[in-house]
Amino acid sequence: MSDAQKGPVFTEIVLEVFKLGGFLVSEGDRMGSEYGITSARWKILGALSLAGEPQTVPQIAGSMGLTRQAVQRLVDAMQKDNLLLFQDNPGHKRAKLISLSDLGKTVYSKLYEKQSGWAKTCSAGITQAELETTLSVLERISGAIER
Amino acid sequence: MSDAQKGPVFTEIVLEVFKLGGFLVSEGDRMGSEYGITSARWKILGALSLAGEPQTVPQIAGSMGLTRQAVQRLVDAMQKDNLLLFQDNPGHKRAKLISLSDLGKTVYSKLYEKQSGWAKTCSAGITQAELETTLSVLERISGAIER
DNA sequence: GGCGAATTGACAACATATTGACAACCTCGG
DNA sequence: CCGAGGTTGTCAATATGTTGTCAATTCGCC
Repeated sequence: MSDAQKGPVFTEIVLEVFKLGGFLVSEGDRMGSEYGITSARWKILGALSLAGEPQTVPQIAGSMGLTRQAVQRLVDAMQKDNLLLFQDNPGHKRAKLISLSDLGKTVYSKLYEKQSGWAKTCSAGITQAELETTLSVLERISGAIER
Repeated sequence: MSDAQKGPVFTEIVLEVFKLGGFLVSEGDRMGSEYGITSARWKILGALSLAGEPQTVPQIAGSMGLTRQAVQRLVDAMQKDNLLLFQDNPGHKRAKLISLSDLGKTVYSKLYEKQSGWAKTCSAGITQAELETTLSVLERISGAIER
């Protein structure tokens, strides 16, 4: 199999990632609208939930592939909406630790249930193996770029 | 294989698509900066090149998964920068036909060469079959959302 | 031919994300 | 202990994309 054939497929994947990203943002906004949540805010809730412990803004940014400035703005707005809690960081005067408030936890778990049903619908007709290959390939491409 | 296991993998794919999308935009901006081109403008050049014939704004938007308003803004700016040509549409007084100018064609072909080498590096260690599976899965997910 | 529905361009308001710059803070080596 | 360099929060400018609205145009059906 010649490497020359991989270029065009790779280009198509890039275009499809852009397209699908747009669709997913729209879909996430739609699902979250019931709780006053946008896709971007959902990402923050998810990052905090996955981490399992309070995180700083740069930590969240790193795990999500965003800049710290982008995360900071979201986090500030979400604290005002009582979705997040800021705690003083004993080891660092400026870098506050951020965690989910009770409201944030409640909203996230309700979104998680809603998203599970949607995920099942979207992945109908796609095998587990295909999904795992896709995830692996996307991760390897991300890793190769590694900005 | 239970469907219940597909949900978590699907969620990870969604997060990875967001992350990779951000990386690809950055990388595209970086590669295009030499020619004064951003990722968004590259997408427009690519859509016109792939179509092979002049397109209207809504046609470009449909093929790229963007809204016509987003495409309109880019196209207007790119015409001012002499990357695109507007032609009167014989069949429609308002919807002008848009095509690549000579400058647009030159820039796109240079970007294509640059991107080819980059694609080869990024896809090192990934088989053709894996890439094709990934593209197929992403397309099926896009199709399932089909906003 | 004509009328209602859909398409299209234009404009506005907003959310998201980037880069750049600066000052405050922290860490670590000398 | 202290200063250089990296980290963090903040602010600003810009780019990209969304939704919503309006008027002009086109299309399809009668």
